[in-house]
Amino acid sequence: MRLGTRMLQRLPLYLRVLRGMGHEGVRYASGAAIAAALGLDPIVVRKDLARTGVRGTPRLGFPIDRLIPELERLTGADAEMTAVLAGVGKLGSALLCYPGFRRQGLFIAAGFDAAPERCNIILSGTPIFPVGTLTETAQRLGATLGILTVPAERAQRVAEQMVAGGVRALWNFTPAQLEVPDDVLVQREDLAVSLAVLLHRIRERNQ
Amino acid sequence: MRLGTRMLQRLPLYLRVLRGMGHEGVRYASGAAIAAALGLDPIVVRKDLARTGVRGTPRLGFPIDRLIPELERLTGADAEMTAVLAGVGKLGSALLCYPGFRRQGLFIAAGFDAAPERCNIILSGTPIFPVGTLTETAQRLGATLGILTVPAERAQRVAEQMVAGGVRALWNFTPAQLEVPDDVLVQREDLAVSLAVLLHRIRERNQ
DNA sequence: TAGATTGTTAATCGATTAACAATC
DNA sequence: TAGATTGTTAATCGATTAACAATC
Repeated sequence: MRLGTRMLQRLPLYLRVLRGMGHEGVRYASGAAIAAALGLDPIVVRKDLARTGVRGTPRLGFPIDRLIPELERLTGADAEMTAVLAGVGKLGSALLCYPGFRRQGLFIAAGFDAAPERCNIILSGTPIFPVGTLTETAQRLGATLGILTVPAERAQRVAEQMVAGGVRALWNFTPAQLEVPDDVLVQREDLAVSLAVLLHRIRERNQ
Repeated sequence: MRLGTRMLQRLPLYLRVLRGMGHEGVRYASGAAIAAALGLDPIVVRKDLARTGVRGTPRLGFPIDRLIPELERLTGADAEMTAVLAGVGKLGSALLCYPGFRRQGLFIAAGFDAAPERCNIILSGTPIFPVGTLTETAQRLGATLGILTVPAERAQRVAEQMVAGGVRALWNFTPAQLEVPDDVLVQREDLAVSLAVLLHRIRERNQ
């Protein structure tokens, strides 16, 4: 199904709220209740939930136990994706140690670093190897996603090693502009971008 | 000026490219050249640049030395904003040590942590204090932005301490849903959201 | 029955894309 | 002059908001 980006960004939020409600023993959630929990417009929520294909019942809401698996399917959390991560600095190790990714279907099978003292250790269950072995190891592990948390000037080279190792998508946390084959998907995760939006919004409000 | 979110997200990218060109001694940049460097549509770039108010000259392009300060103004990089950061774990210290924020006008004046062994040290030039002193210190420093990199279950309480200390906007890196006064701006920075979009896009391409 | 909530269709809004005249 | 590029207006597209009928 072809989902819009904006809707897609809301789905993990719904999942989080619904899981919370599920743990409290609630069986049905109304669009209005979910919207209130997230500070969203109820109409948006209702429309998004309608698009999942799960039918709600008037006066009751949507069945949580059918909504959760469907949202997991739409966000890709139902199938595991194997990733490798390059650059085990502060940000890289923060990502490696974040337990939430696993629940979303992301399995980081290995980390890589250029510094020998950071290699051949195990960080939060993930083995760290020298970056020279990246291509070979990514291939052996069958990684389809590469996570880039290296310094910007190393990003292009590491991206190429990842692509050579069979990676089909890159999650780029560096500010570098990557040149990769057209069929390799690149998603930028740029804090400078978020910060610019935030700063502008603050200024805007202040007058 | 009222700028759309999408345009606002592109401005820091233009800035980066233009600064690079400037260092190489280039004086004028055409919309097409910037677009090529970023993999964007030239029409989008031209229109965005037109909205900055800087006039380009046909056949030549836009004057870089006038575009850069204007983009800095629009992204808020021309004035300094003082911030405090709570939660000096892996992600928190990654943010504290990231030198790029300073160039964007963000000054993180202090960090806070609940663990005594992480307090009363200086990390990359920023002093770290016990979280108990947050409200008082934020007020003393005149912080207007609070950055949350604490565990999700602590987020609400820390947010309240920040708001009590005069913070007017929160940059929330936790998955917690914050309850704050209406006039406090909250920007979510949720990796689960980005990951869901990425995973969906990968699946979508694979069939 | 009354009322809350879903489901659906239409209207509005904002962003992107297209087309083309103006200009150096 | 010719051609590349800007600047502007119109068309398209997608997302949000509004309105209201259907349903439990």
